[in-house]
Amino acid sequence: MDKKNPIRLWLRLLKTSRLIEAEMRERFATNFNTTLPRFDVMAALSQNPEGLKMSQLSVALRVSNGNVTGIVDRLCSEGLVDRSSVIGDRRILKVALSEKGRLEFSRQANAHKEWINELLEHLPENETIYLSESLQGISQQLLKNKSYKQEKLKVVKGE
Amino acid sequence: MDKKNPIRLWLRLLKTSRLIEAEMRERFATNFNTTLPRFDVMAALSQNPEGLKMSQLSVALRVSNGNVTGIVDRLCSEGLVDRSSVIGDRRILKVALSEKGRLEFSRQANAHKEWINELLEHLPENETIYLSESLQGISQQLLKNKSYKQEKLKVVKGE
DNA sequence: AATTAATATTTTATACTTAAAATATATTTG
DNA sequence: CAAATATATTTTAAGTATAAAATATTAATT
Repeated sequence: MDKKNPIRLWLRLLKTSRLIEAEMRERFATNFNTTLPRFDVMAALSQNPEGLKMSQLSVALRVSNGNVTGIVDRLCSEGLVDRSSVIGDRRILKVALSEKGRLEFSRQANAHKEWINELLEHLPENETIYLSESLQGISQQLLKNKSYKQEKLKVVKGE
Repeated sequence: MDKKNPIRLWLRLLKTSRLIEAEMRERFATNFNTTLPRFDVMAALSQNPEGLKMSQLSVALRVSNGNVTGIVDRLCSEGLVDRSSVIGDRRILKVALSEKGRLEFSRQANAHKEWINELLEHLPENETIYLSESLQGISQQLLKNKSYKQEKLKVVKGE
């Protein structure tokens, strides 16, 4: 017996998300002269007005530490975010949206929402909701297995 | 009325596919010392034993021309694929899996399939199938809109 | 207090990604 | 046939991504 359903699901999942991602990348570039990763960073900062540490940012976005450094560098040089040091611990850098960044992000976020609505407008609402919940279940399961593995690893290493 | 369903679907789609992608990337790296893009190129070549032109590869994988060049460069230097020129048109380069590449790809493809089955084994079969077909519908709709736009563009430009 | 260990961030090396420019070859056209 | 146009591929520049090494700072231990 050859199980082909999961692999087919995975390939279509990947295809669909890449198609949408490519469309978003193109629109962000032409309309706002920005990129998806920059938008993601600004979105995370928008949800945390008091600012985030670099390490919190990389955990929130699930990208590497070094990656965040470069993206924040560029956002910073355009005055969209501010870096500030924390009194009491000179290792930490806190990053937050600037006033200019808040304004710019709100324009981008509105456009982003409209673009997604446009791309998915043909989907019946019940299908949208079902898909959404099903995918939520999958990603939670994936995260659960991941953290389980990491726990097991810690036990083996005796931490 | 605020339409939040499509955006929520998109965010979960992106999250899920990134989680699976990250897991695959990690396993390809540790188990085969390779990457997902390299696997994708080899998969496309595996389905076309007679070889593909560089431009066909980039269309098949939906990535830029220049991107394929670099990936094929590395696969070539490891002896996994062969480049050959075509008689009659010296612009064209055809790329195909080498014998070594065919063997290596078959090992990787088997592992890949098992990994995906493992990650998605908790999903009931009917849900897997429903998701799969629903995503297929979405991506076909996206592609239809895309090609419609390009046609319209050609008409405007008078081609 | 000095050494060691832990934490926070950046830097480095390598690879992937795009768009756009450059190169090479082939085809069409005046 | 020569010039313009089209096609196939590579190169370039800039950004994104990772893991791993390096740096800086703080906390814990001896």
